[in-house]
Amino acid sequence: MTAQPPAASRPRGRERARLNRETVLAEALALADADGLDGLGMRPLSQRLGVVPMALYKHVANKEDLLDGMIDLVWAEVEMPDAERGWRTSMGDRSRSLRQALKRHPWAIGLMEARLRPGFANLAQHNAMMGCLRGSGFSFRTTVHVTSTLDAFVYGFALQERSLPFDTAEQSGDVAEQKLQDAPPEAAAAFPHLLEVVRELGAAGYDYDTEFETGLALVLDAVERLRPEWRAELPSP
Amino acid sequence: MTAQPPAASRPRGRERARLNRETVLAEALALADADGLDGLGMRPLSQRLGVVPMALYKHVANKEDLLDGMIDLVWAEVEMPDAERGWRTSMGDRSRSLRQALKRHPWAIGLMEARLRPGFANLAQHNAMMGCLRGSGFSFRTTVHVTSTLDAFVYGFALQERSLPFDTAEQSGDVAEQKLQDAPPEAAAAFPHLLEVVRELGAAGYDYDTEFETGLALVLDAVERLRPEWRAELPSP
DNA sequence: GTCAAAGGTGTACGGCGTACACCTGAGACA
DNA sequence: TGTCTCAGGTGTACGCCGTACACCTTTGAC
Repeated sequence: MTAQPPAASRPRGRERARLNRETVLAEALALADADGLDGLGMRPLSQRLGVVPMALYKHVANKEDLLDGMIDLVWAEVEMPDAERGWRTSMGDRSRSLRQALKRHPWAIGLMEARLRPGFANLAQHNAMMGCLRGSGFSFRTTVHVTSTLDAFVYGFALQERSLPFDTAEQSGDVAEQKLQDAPPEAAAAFPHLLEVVRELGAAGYDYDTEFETGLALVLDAVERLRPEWRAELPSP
Repeated sequence: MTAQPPAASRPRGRERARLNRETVLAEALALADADGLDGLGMRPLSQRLGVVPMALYKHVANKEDLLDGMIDLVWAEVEMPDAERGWRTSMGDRSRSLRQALKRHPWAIGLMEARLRPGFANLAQHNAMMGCLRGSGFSFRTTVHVTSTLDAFVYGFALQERSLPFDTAEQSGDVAEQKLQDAPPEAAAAFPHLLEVVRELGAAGYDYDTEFETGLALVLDAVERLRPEWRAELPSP
């Protein structure tokens, strides 16, 4: 066998382990997390890996393929639903898990559902979702309704969460105050209700976590309540 | 007054009306609708307007500013809620209207909420939203819950709708069949529940409109049911 | 020891957003 | 009517981007 050089096991200097798809994808994920989708370029990525840009193309077909792989890594982070634990807790936990993943990787939000070639983790995740609901007695049609509505809520929430420029309830107050000062005075007069909300949010703070739980409970409650009706395969109203 | 040349009133050849911000934004919207966000470049846009690329920068500060303006045009297409018509129909119609706008301009979905400088139509829209709910007796806190959840649903639904590669129920069948044939045979065995859904959707067809209405009714029902509770400003569960 | 295949390199091309200096023509005012 | 000003349009150029293509190097099987 070839002797391993005793020096660095980590890639550095003249010695560097051969690249493979996994390390390229992992590094790309880290880069996107750090610098956003705009910062994710073949050149910066290759530099992080200590390699020339074109070397990446030995491991990914093109940038689209790179994104496909990255998205499937994100899917792999999402907890799989499991009918054994009951559809409600299972779906709730999966939704929370999906939101957390989208929070860790905000650049992924628009892309999770948009892949032309869904990866393995993506397929596995959706398969488990269908299995959980079908296994819990939901009709085929109902299963589609529920996944559609629940996912819509989580995606949409993550989208809003990404947009607002604060992370904690305390920060939200500062941001609101700043916005109020930035806004031209005529805007305040023109949009009184908006002004009220910004004021109140600034005072009371805005907590994404409880906001998410509230909405999630709302949707799950509604599903629970409508379940027997949907079991009977009623046509939608 | 200066005599207008009798020839073309439309810009062409050597004669061309002076550009202004509105026409630039409108043409950019049309270009994005036609070719997507990727097709929206300063060079292609300028060519459509019969002008050199740099000319655009006399009317928009940069591409970000261009996008800001385009997004506000989309907001302007969204029907404003109005407390007079009752919160439920008003919110329902606004949600439908928002979905339609996002369907006309799929490129806008990730951007509507992400603007650092919200435009006038955007502010007006949200102001009307708050006004409608507050005016219908919802507490401040509840108003935030409802807008957050409802918007999340609409954005998320639009996102899913954009992703799936068919528009009509009939097409959905063909697409499903195609997907089944493309998929490697081991995938079918590994994901039985997913397979079932694709099969059933292929057979029964999938209609976005009724799917949207179902989810929307679900959320609105839940809001209606919880309204008295939320009026009392209960803390979230 | 030989050799094919896989992995990494270097160069180059067309497209992007846009900074900067320049030219032009329309409208204001004498 | 002649002049001036300055908003609007132009041309050139720079540094990014993704990636095609030809080339070299290393690896592992035989």
